[in-house]
Amino acid sequence: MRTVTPRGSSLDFALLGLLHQEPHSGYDLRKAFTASPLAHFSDSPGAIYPALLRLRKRGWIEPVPGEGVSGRGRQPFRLTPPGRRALLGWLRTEPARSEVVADVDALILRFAFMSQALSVAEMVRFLRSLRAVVGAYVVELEQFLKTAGPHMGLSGLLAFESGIEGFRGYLRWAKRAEKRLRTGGHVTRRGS
Amino acid sequence: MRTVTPRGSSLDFALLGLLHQEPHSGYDLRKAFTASPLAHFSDSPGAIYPALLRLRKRGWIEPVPGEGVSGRGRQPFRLTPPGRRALLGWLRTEPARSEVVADVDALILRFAFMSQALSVAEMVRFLRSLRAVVGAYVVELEQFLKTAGPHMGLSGLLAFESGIEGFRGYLRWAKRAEKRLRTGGHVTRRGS
DNA sequence: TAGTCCATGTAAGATGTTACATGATTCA
DNA sequence: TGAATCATGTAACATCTTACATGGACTA
Repeated sequence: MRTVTPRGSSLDFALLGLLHQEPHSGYDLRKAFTASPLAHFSDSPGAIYPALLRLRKRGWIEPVPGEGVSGRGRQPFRLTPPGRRALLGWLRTEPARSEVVADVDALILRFAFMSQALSVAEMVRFLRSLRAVVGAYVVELEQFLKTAGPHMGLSGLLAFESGIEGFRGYLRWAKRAEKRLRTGGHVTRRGS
Repeated sequence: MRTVTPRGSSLDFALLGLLHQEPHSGYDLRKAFTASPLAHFSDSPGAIYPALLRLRKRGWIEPVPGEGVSGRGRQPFRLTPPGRRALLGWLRTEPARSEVVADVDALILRFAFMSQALSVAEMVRFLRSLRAVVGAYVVELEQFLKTAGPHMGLSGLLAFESGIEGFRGYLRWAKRAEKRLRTGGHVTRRGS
């Protein structure tokens, strides 16, 4: 048997995250995606409406009763209790090396929705874990550079450096973010 | 009619790029992906072998005659002239806003393979174009932050800032990369 | 009431994932 | 010669893209 428990794509959880704030219709969600960096996770109707259907079938969202059902207009959805649990479970998932390699953006997306549902302590734990796993990957990359660098073309080398610096950027960001969380969100002075 | 001309995925072009350097078997390619940041574009056999099949059907690659065909062992592939043209066409594609939003990594991948095939002038043109389109997107993001920022939770705000800074990082990188290209790859002193 | 936009969806195809299958090669 | 591992692949499924379909609501 090859039954795969549906774990949800980034798009699924981006939708869940928005619906956790308040009910939205598919159209609203789509507009919200288009107008924000969430567009990164796709904003085409051919992705969003099927995703909403999936979430309904999983029992994670439901139409808001009494609203819009009349014609065929806006149909707002809201999270169900299982949907909330699924979102929570996702938010509490430890960052893994595989995610860092394949899809850092999904990790940042996860963090983005955390203040809706998690404690500051949990968010800090996430950031520390993120720093650990990203830091380890940066070390890997530096070692790779040492052995493979001399054989790379100039543009390859430069592209590789772009990658490493991107990850170093996440490390710096996570450090600052942790500080901001602890000061309650106020920007504190720091050396440049 | 809905005939879609196959344009190739990032994985396709990553494979083409490697094969452009020298012939490799699928197994070699897979190992190369696993051991390098190219793993970002997937390194599973279930992605790589079907991709190689696609490239063969498109006439972009072909088995190296007389090598490995004997048993069922390693089967090295090399680029065909149309394959080379496809790679060139991809390398010369202008960076577009949609790519910046959906998949910057593909843009960096493109740059990574450029010194194999393009002139320094063309690479510089690419970097300038990249800076223009990324710069414009950063402006967009800054404006979005102004209107949406006050309504965002703290972690959402921080995540957003991570995104913006990532793009600013690409701007700085592109500037430095251009300089390196012009000095022939040597690192030059710069203010920090 | 005709036209436009609103809002939701579907169809076909491409690509990726996970997990398994299979025959050759190598070497203990 | 048996076990590992090399090397290539396939099957089932999930998800996304592009393009089109559809019906209601609003407005000139």
